[in-house]
Amino acid sequence: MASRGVNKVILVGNLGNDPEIRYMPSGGAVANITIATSESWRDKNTGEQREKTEWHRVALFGKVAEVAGEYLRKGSQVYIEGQLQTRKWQDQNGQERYTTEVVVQGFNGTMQMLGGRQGGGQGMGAQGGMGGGQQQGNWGQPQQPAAQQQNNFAPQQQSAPQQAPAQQPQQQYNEPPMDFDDDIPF
Amino acid sequence: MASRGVNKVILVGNLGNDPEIRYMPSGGAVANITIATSESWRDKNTGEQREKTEWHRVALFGKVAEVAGEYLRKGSQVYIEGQLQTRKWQDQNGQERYTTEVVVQGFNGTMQMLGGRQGGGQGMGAQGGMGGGQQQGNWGQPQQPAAQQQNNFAPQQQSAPQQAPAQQPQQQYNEPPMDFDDDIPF
Amino acid sequence: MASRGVNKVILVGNLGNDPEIRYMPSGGAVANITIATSESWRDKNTGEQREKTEWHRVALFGKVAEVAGEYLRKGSQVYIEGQLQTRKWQDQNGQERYTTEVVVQGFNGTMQMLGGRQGGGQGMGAQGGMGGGQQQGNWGQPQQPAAQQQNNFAPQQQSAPQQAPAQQPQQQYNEPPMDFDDDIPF
Amino acid sequence: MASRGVNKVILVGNLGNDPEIRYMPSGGAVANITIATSESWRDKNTGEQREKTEWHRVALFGKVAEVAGEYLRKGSQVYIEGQLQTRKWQDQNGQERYTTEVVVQGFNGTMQMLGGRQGGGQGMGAQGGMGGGQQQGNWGQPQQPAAQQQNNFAPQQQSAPQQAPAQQPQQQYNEPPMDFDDDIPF
DNA sequence: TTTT
DNA sequence: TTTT
Repeated sequence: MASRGVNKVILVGNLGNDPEIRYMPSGGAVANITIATSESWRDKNTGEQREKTEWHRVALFGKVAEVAGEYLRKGSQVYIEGQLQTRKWQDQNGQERYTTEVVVQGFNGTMQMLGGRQGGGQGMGAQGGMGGGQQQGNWGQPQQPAAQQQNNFAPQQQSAPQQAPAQQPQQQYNEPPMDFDDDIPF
Repeated sequence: MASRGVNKVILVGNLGNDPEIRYMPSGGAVANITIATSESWRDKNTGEQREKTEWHRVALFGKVAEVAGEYLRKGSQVYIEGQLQTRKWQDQNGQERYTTEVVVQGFNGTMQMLGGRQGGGQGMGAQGGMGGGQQQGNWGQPQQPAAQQQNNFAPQQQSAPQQAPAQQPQQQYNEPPMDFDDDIPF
Repeated sequence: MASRGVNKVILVGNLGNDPEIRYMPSGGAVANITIATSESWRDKNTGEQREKTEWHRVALFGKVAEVAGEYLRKGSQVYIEGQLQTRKWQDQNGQERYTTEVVVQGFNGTMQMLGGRQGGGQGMGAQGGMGGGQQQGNWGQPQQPAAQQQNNFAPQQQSAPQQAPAQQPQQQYNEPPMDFDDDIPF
Repeated sequence: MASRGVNKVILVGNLGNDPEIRYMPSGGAVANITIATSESWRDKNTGEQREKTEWHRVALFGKVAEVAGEYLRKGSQVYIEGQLQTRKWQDQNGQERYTTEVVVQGFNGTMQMLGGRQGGGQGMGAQGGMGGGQQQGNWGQPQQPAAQQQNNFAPQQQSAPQQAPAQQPQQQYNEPPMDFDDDIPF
């Protein structure tokens, strides 16, 4: 708690792929999704219609990650509220690189599933929170070993401040199988 | 928790008056403030410069209310994030009336003091939370009795859902998640 | 334009009814919709599940109003970005009353249709704008005459500042629209 | 314009440095600033107070860039509303790299100066706008040559969709001193 | 009055 | 690199 300043991102868009779920040693879930937003306009010069799609990396933590894993799919439309976070990592050549993501975590973010047709999911809303519980996964057993292998060079160290777990447990979130598609948009 | 939909208000403006603080029987603080935002534009027809000020009623609950009461003053500039809420009350003639306010409460809102000169307050940020603590008063002992008198017909009865009492203990969040994606494009 | 302060509202919810469209003398469209957002939580005392729905009055102006009238229906899910505005009016007894609405107008707001099933509309996005165009109606020919009749006591006087017409000029927006809803609940 | 989805960032923080202003061949201004937001919390494990600062790259275009260049300084507190945008560039080794920025441009963004002490600026608000106008410089004559040199490998080429130039030129930015003496409407 |  |  206690923040000096405001750091807020609001996105409404569709997933470019199924979520990728991982579990931290503690059992907390992490979901990575990419969301597309786009704008179209008429080019002042050529007069032709143009469109530009922006892809956003979103990382969800805790309960909201579990919900994402269970209900979101490629194409799902979501409302995301989170924070901008840039993390440093080393590429294969040992070079420092930076990646900026929208982090949805604890009480600083929310995810709302929209529509109800486009991804299997349906009208589920979920606020962040590490409420967790069922330690049904762990760091040593990633679900996408292949993908995992090639990038053990992106540290991550997610040490952001945490909000209260809010008591509110109950909710059952069975872990989703995974599924990669990647003709990833970036 | 669990919300279907999004209900969010963001204001940056200055207080029209000192905050009015009250305490609920439970000891929880409630602060009422009014915030001005304004826009100026040139009138298309007359060509003259015009300005319009909008006044917003804001009700803060819990810890954030205490902070407001202690640090905010008439003229203070603040950032407010809260929810729209319309409550019904009866006027002197027994007629039903409605008042819409921006409610800052629990983890659904925040208040950030801006600037640092205009009101005594200084760079204090505070997230909502009914965390309460110091039962230093109660509903019957308002700090602004005068103001009180004239509107005892506005019940208030804030029965909105309460967020987790903040306590916020245990939870382990400091884990290094991991290698997100691979030779990620950004 | 020039604004001191920030006045922003973001809503995601469903329409409680079909939009009510009206036209100002200038031909500019005005759409009124009501949007529901809700929260559910477990009562700390009784332990039972509770839910609370908040209803929001939203007034859209110009092109975005036309889009709303054409594509939105009762039940449609929308993303709304607008400004809080409180207007004064006189009730039947000549008493001053106030109504707070979310105004979507010009470049200060947007409306995005979500989902794609619940209202006929599909994936249409629209930013406010003075664009006008198809003068397909006028003040004297409201589409919801019934609703009209019963509430000629809510003046409205929509005199908010207008953003630069951005090319698309013509449109006259300073007209007092009119009688919105009836014995409106707020 | 027409956008499918929502892409919005809201920041309130302080500048880490004076703005860097450049001019495009067209004469349009571009200002780059970095904004700090921070959060502090008590570490669950060690019990000690911790703080984390997040730095945000912000690129402002057009009139709002000119205002930033004129009034913002290192330390200035600002409210920023813009869009997330990731652009690709080549580093010295010809490697593709990506940088994510918050873009404030046209009617999709705003900048509000806050406080009034920390940077010389005072209560200035400015909405984006490619309004151009005063061709007072060009891409080849940056105001911060030093800073320029070290990163000429970051192309920039801002080819995002441009909003309607809106005509709205000149704009007067002198502040109407505000004064809150309650003729408050409620 | 919506939605789940 | 800011701010408190």
